[in-house]
Amino acid sequence: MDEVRLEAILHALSDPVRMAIFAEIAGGKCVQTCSAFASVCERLIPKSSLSQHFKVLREAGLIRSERHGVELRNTSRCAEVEKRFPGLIAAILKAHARPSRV
Amino acid sequence: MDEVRLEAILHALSDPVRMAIFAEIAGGKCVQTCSAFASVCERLIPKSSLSQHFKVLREAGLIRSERHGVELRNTSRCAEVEKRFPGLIAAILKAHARPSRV
DNA sequence: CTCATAGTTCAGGAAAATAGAACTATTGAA
DNA sequence: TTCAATAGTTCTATTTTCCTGAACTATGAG
Repeated sequence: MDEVRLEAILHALSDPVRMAIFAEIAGGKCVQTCSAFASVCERLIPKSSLSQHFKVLREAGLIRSERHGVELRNTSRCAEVEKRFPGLIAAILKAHARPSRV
Repeated sequence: MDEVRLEAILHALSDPVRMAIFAEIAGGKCVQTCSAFASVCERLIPKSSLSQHFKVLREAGLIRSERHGVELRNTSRCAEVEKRFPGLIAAILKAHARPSRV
C-alpha cells in the first residue's frame, strides 16, 4: 500500500467504466464480481475488457480480489487508501455521485 | 463550468507533468506561463507537448489562460471547481503534496 | 474425466500521446 | 512598414496505450 501512487488512482478513476465499477464496490453493492458487472452492463463491455479494468483498479490499490470457489469477490480498499491519502476517495466518490448537469 | 466533468479532471491530473503544472499554478507560484514552466523543466519537455498539457488542463476546466502581451498567464479555477465538486481539488492537491514514499 | 462457469492472457487493430517542424500572434526596434 | 524576437499553437508522423475476440487457465459439479 506504500507503493500506491496518486497518479495511478487518478488514472484508474478517470475512466467512466472503472469509476462506475469502483463506485459500486465502494458503495457495498452486491455487484462485486466481474461477471456480475458484465450482466449489469448487458454485455456491452466484453469480459476481457472488464478483466483489464479490474486489473487497473487492483494495481492502483483501489480494490482487492479474492477467489471464492469459481468466482472472484472484489472489495474496496478505501480504508487503506484513506490512511495514505486522507479525504481523497471520499471527495472523488462524492463528486461522482453528484448529478452531472441540468 | 457546468460542463466540467469529473472524468476530465481526473484524467488531466493523472499525468505527472500536468499535475505538477497545476499544483504550481494552484499554489500561486510565479511559474504561470508555458515558457516559465519549460525553463523549470530545463527543456526536458518540448514546448509543443507543454502546449498540449496546458490545453488538457484548460479543457478540464482547471485553469484559465489569458493573454498579456506576448505571453499567456495561467490562473487556476479552483474556486469554480470547488463550487461544483466541493473538496475535490483540495483533496487531490493535499495527496499530491504528501511525500510519496517512506 | 468432462462440462460449465469465471476470469486471464495474447495478439492485432484502433485510439491517444509525444514531439519535431512549420505556422500564427504580439511586441519592440530600425 | 518591415524585420526580428518571444510565446504558443497546429500539423503530422511515430510511439505508446487501449480495446477486444480468441485461446487459455482455474475451480467446482456431475
